[in-house]
Amino acid sequence: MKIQTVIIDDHTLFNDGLSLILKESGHFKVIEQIYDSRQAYFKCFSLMPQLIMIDYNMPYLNGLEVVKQLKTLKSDAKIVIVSMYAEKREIALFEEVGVDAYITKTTPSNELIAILKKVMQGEKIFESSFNNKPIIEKDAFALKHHLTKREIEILKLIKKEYTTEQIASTLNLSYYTVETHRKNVNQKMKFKTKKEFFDFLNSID
Amino acid sequence: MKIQTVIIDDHTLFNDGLSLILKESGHFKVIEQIYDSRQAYFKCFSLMPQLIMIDYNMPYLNGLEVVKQLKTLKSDAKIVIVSMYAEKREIALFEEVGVDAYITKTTPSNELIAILKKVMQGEKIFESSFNNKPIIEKDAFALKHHLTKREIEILKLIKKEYTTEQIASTLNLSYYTVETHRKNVNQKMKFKTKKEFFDFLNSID
DNA sequence: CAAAAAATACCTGCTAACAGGTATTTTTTG
DNA sequence: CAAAAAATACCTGTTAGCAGGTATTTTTTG
Repeated sequence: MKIQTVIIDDHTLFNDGLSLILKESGHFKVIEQIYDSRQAYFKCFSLMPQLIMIDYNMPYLNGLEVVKQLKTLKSDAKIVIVSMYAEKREIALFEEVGVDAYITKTTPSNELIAILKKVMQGEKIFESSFNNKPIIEKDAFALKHHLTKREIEILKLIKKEYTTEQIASTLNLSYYTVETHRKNVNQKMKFKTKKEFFDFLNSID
Repeated sequence: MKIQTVIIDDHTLFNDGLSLILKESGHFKVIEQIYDSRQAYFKCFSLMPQLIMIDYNMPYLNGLEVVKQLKTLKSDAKIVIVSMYAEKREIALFEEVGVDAYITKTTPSNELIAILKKVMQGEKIFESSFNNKPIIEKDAFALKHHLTKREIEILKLIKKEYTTEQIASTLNLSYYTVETHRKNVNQKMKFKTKKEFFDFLNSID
């Protein structure tokens, strides 16, 4: 009667710890711990679990890519994303691809179990009343993992009201290079308005 | 031995009230209460007070203009601005023209006396540890006294990320008209950076 | 080491914003 | 009512930002 669960997380310690938490609750049986995202698809294909818990930040394939693969399985397994961060845009992305819940790694274990139970009953859980970390517009720290060092360096100068030209001369770069970095950031972040951009700038350092 | 003081404020009640406060303290003698800013210059010219307290918001001449006039007097009178608001940019303007202190009308009277005593000893007081109202980047309400209704209306739309073109069609105005309003706002506010402008936008409604 | 990621650089074209003007009409107000 | 303030409108020229590309070099990393 226990829920057949698979955990996909490259952080071995966390994966193991989560496994124990689920086991101890008495409601879940972890039938497989996957540490390499590239193995997720075929292992789930053969095991056909009822619940799949996926870390967001992983090498090779990130959580989103794994989800997209798993969604082709045509199983009715519930999928729960476990992320370090609660970043609104990110959550929206996962909602779009049909994930059942999105929780942060700061969630207490007893709450986690409660959430998972609800998920197994068909509930979708994205909004945080349960999450320690409030869901925010932009999690600057989270984004440091999406943006490169150079990009952040340039953003900090933009925050200081430097023009592209001034940034270029400050960092001894070509004007074009700085523009490219700015462009790349905009593509990654998909800022819809200048306000979003400025709010984001304010959130970094 | 009492400090010869002049109060310049069109709000009669406040002017009188302030006068009493100063009198009651025992350290100040209010030798003249001026209710019309246009009389400030010549009255101070003849009376040569040691301390001049000036309201910021007045008809005919605002506090800044009065100060500029008085500064040509070549007296060493201390000048204290009493304002309804604590708006950083405004304070900076007064600092520039050599005012000795800038306080808000929410300052308790005992604190006011303490401040005035310090001022008479040569201290300059602009930062608020004493002010109830914290000094803020932009006091939207304060600025509504500088900006017109139309200008504020347009600013609110700018805040909503409307382009000049969109504002024009929303308000049934010419593109040029909206640009003129924007230009006038910029001239009045003298925003040095976009950040300043956005911070200001955030402070309105 | 080989592939991926990051950083570098250049080019074109478009557009919103802005600063500099001028100028008329409408509304407010002393 | 007359003057001041506010609102309207038009014109020109500049520029920063940005979106669309392409492409090479350097660094990181599995």
